[in-house]
Amino acid sequence: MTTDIPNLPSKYDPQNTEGKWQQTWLKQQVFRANPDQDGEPFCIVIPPPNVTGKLHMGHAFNTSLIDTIVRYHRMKGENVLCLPGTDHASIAVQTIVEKQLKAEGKSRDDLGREKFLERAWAWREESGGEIVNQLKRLGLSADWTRESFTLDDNLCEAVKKAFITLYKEGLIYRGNYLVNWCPASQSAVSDLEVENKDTDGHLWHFQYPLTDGSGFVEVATTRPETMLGDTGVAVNPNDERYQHLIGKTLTLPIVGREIPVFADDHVDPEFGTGCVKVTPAHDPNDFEMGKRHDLQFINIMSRDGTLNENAGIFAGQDRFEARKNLVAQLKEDGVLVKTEDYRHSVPHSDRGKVPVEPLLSTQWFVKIDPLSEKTLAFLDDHNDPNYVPDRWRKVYRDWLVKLNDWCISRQLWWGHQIPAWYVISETNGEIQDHTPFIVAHDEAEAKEQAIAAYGEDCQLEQDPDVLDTWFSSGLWPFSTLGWPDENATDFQRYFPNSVLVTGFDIIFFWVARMTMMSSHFTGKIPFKDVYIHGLVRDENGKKMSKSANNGINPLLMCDRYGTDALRYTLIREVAGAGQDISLQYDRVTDESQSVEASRNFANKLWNAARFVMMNLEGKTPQAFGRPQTEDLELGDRWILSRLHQVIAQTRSNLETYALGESAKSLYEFIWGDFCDWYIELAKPRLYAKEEKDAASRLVAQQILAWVLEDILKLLHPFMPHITEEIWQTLTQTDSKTFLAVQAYPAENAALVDESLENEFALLIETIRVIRNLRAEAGIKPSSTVKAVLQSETESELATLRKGESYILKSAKVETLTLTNTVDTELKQAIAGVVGTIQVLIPLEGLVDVPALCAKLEKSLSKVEKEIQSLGGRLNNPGFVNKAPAEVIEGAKASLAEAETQQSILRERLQRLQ
RNA sequence: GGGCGAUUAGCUCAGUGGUAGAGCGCCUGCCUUACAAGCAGGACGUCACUGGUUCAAGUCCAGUAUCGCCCA
Repeated sequence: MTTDIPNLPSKYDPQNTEGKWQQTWLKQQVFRANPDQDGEPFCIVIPPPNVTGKLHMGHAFNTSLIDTIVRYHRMKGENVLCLPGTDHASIAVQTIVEKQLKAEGKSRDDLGREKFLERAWAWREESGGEIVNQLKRLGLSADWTRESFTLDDNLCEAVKKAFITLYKEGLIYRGNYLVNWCPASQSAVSDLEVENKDTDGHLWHFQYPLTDGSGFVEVATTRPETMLGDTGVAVNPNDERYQHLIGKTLTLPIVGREIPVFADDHVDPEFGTGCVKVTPAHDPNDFEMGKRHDLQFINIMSRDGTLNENAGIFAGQDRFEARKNLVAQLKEDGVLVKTEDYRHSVPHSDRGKVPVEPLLSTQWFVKIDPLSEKTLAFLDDHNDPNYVPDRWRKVYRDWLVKLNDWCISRQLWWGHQIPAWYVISETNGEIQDHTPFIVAHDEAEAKEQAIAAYGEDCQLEQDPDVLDTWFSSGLWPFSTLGWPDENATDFQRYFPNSVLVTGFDIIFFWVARMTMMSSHFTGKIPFKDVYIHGLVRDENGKKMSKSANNGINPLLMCDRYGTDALRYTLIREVAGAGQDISLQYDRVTDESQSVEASRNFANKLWNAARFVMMNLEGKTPQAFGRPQTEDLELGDRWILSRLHQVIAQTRSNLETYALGESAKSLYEFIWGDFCDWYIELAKPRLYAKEEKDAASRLVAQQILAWVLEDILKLLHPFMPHITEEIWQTLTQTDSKTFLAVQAYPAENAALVDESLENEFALLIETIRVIRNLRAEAGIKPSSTVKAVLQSETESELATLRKGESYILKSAKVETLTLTNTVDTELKQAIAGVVGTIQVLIPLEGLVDVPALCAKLEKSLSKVEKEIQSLGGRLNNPGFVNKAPAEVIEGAKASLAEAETQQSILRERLQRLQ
């Protein structure tokens, strides 16, 4: 393999690499979890994407974070399970299939439930795998043998078990309540699936006459059509204007119904006229009032959003058409007082995008308080789960505290059909609100119980509705591990999960429901940590959404720049965890500067590796072995010190989910330290041909191989494909083992040497000053110069002596003079200063004196400003008395250095005049 | 109306009390045998505003403004 190294292309090609390793990892089952193996369990279940979905940037972001965490823990030697899967998405799939049917001129009722479900499954088989393949395309190192789907048999069992248990415990009930009705999907939806939107509407005022003929009451409403269902008018008990009306009755216009005026604290006397029409069957507040005051509940609406027979002449009209017609009628009848423009909040269905209708209907509910209380206790008593960043804890808590019961039935077919059977023989063969029912595991069990209670001849029919998709998602962290079989191997080994990684937008939908379900059924919170990340915003900082059509296709980015580049970009940007990230993007060219920068980083690594491998004489890092400590020169010790600092930083950042930080520090180390400095300094040692240089060359080879291999390991969780590709070539394993399962580098504190790093930093600064002087004097990069470095500080001179060869090489210096005395003869020289070192480059007759003076003046004024500021601080008794000793010492040292620089610069300027 | 977050270089963002940083973009010079997807050098900041705490504030506190998100 190594013989090919000189022929490796000079540009890294992700297309030839990524698919290859994805397939190999999969084929070799590198990521298959083995519960029998040793190691601390580490388990993540991925947030199951909607099976109808296509990969969007949010998935790519979430997946990148998860996979980086998972790969890190795997390399740490933990027993890792990353469990993937998809969610059946009741409403979304149902909508798609119904759309298909509509195109064929059919409806779901034409087909019948069984045929409809066949269609739905067929559709799922056909397109359901797409998103899974896309997750694989991102390099997700999941155990695909454990891939789950919320409609898998074992997960259906879990749902049934959960439902039946909750029912038996009295925590699931069936009842006639006001629900959010979505006329578009013709189903109830939960509170969470309702979005309040500010909408321009009107406030209509009209008069209801007192039945005794003594006058009128004026009411105001934004939904006039509901007056057809009014069964009362309420006023505030303290509202003096209306005391005389309480107890009287009104005659409802158009309808003619006699309705009472009553007092209720709930009424806001400031709103409208202070008289509120009450429609208990069509408004949540009115519903409560209706119960308090024993009003009639009159439903005026059908499930499709048209008015029903209770609406008299408006029966059969759509709700919005009826509104217009009704207002016209009221106007004609002379009871319409006025119409005001009015902006107000209107609840809309998330999915159907139409205003929801509060509708009285019989549905299944989960009694939430017993569940949320248990979950709150975990949070308050044990900070369980632990939120990262912590501020989401409060969001989660506030939500749990004010929850209403959860409406879980949906008038749909695709999903988990409710395991309840109605004894329809008791109610004329129909399911009615009061039809008795039996909750059971299956029809046979239901039948058995029914016969016992209602006799041989009873007839059963299963509830046609399905459960809210989030009911099954709520079980995901444990149903996928084998629950309700609590002895299942995976459940025993991997539950609770280690961490949940998800976006803040589904804390309520998903996280809270999982913690409630899990604390109830398993007695545990299903994950130790919850790592919450932000959203990916578009190039203008706007939320990406289908409706805004501003999505950026992650696969396009993968194709163009490589998956590793996309992953790295997303992770690097996440530094302030929990914050949204914006992705730079050009919609005309489909180019992204930020992903391109990561692509360039990958290419830099590729070429650094290529360089190293070209110089290893075909040997592997293992074959080279590690050098003896006493053979290391300054640069070697420096890069090892830097390496081990970075190892420590990376590990600690990954442990605390500071993924962006870790990505950035690796970038700086690889590009800034290893490529820009170590490789450059190693070149003369590698190219030296003489026998006496052989030892130094060997050490350079050993260090290059060692550091490169550690770099590959460190970077693997972030950029898995390119690192695996290089590592396989470097170590010549012929794919018998994988970088993905090598041990993550561990810090060796003995190799870290801060003072050595400081010395090296001084050398780097010196080289930079010389380069800067050369560039400003217009000296050709190819020509060499003479340089004089003068310092009265012995430690600086010692460092310069140690680094002499580096200065010669990196600054293109042919002769270097190190001295502690100023050469008074040397007038024609360009000059600079670093530390207390005077840097001089003699240039007979070539010095642009005015330009150099200007430059030195500028440096001088900067130094003098610094002296002033430091001097001010040190003369301030407050500072000297109160600041910590090391800060004072630091300031003194800086002042001394600045003063030396000042005298050097002044002297130099004097000489030039 | 309640809550949360953001405001630092032209852009995207780091920076948990001790003299302001990175990448991209920009300017100058280089095809130096790993890399032009590169190398070297350079310019660019009243850290949104007003107060306060402190010897010391981009950083802590209070308020203001603008933008964004969540909940009602």
